[in-house]
Amino acid sequence: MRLTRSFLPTLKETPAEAQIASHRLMLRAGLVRQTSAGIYAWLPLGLRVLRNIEQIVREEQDAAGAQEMLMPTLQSAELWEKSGRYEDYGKEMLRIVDRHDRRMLYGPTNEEMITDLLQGSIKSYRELPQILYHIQWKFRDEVRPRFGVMRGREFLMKDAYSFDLDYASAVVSYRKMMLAYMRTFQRIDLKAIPMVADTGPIGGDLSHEFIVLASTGESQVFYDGDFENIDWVNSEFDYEKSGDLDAFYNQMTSMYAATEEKHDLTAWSTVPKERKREGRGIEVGHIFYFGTRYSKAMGMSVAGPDGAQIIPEMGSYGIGVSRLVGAVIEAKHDEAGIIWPDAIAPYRASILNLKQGDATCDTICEDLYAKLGGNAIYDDRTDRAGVKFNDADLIGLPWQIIVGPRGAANGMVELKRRATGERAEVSLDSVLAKIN
RNA sequence: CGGAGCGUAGCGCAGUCUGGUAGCGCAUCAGUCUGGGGGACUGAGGGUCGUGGGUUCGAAUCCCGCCGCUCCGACCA
Repeated sequence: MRLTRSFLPTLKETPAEAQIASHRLMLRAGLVRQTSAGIYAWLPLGLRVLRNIEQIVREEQDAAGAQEMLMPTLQSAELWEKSGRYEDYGKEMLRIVDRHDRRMLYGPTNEEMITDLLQGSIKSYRELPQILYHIQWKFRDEVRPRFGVMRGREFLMKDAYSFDLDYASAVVSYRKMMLAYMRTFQRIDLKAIPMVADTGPIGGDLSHEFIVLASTGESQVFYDGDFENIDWVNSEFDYEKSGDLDAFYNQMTSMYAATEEKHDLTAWSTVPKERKREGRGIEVGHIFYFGTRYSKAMGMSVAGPDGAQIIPEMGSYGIGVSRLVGAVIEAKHDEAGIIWPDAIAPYRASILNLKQGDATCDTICEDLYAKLGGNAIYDDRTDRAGVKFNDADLIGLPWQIIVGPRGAANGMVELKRRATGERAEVSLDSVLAKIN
């Protein structure tokens, strides 16, 4: 992407409404613009990050055996009346009336819909278990939206739903999702810790929320630092081996982790001092087992081997995809701007032409840009070097290739790593080798 | 939902108390000089002062209604 032809509106000054780092930086780096309270337009650069995160979530869901589908944003009120939540959900639910006076709503979640869908098509115990998910926009009419995309009203969420024949099988699905979550967050370079949670308006009795430490978090959290040292992505756990899932789950639950409400001082005191982690936490994911609550309400049952009807045991599993963009920035930024993890960065590198119009600099930059394919932002503006350095730091791509007349004369450029600030004079070939 | 505040150029703000027909910085456009961490100079463009009504010779300014946005608290993926 050439900056002179791109819509990447960076801001030197911070808009007055942005209170926290991630919100401030998302506006300044041209990732999003607010269009109404708690509702954001994703600009080209922000969308690329959102898509990258979405893709990691998708790959890990698929790896765990979940199947992707896509349900609508608009739902019929009737569906929710069956479960009783049409009344219970209250003002958080955005209710809409269509031209025929039919009561609709903009979905805040999809338990009713998915259950109703499967109810019509799954009739035998042989067709279970199933785990289905979709990545779709949701709307919750928060009384007080704030913190940019971290607590917007409209948000992109991955929600998965499991259907099993019995409790033991439902627990297996639950553990698969938990493992998928640990892998997902690690790939996004976040330390998200599962904590036993209250089940909230969805109901149920087995529930964990995944929390990332950040000063703007909504609640105080406590956990064992050992969580941070486990490599889930390269671990040996196999989703299809129940022994592996048991071992995984035992490992998870053997380490201390709790939100304020569930904090147990006695158990906390057994954690060695150097491993204690404490601070505010942002919830980035939540998993629930809630038994037959929705299957029963929506009239879903399957024939068992003996002909008797079985009401499936369900669970649901959410990840706040758009919220993660904010959460990552909260965790990865400095005074100058964002520091994107490699896995979700919108591009790999910025190419800074420090002297646009200088034949050597231009040639080198064009050459690098062509060879990096669609993986770089080329700052081909005629602005001064300082402007380019500041914008590059703000946007926060992992690498900066600095092309100035000094080095260019010798065929050398400077390569800077955004995260560490390290710079080195290198040849063109080695730049490409390093970045591609 | 309780409490508070703000709406003036793309962004950040002054002007409102004490009414006289809109200003500053940054950004934008043209040009010149510059050229390794938001450069300098010259010139230019851009505003129904959120909106509707009222008071007044005259309203960004005073009064009333409405809308939008934000902050604190309760709530919350």
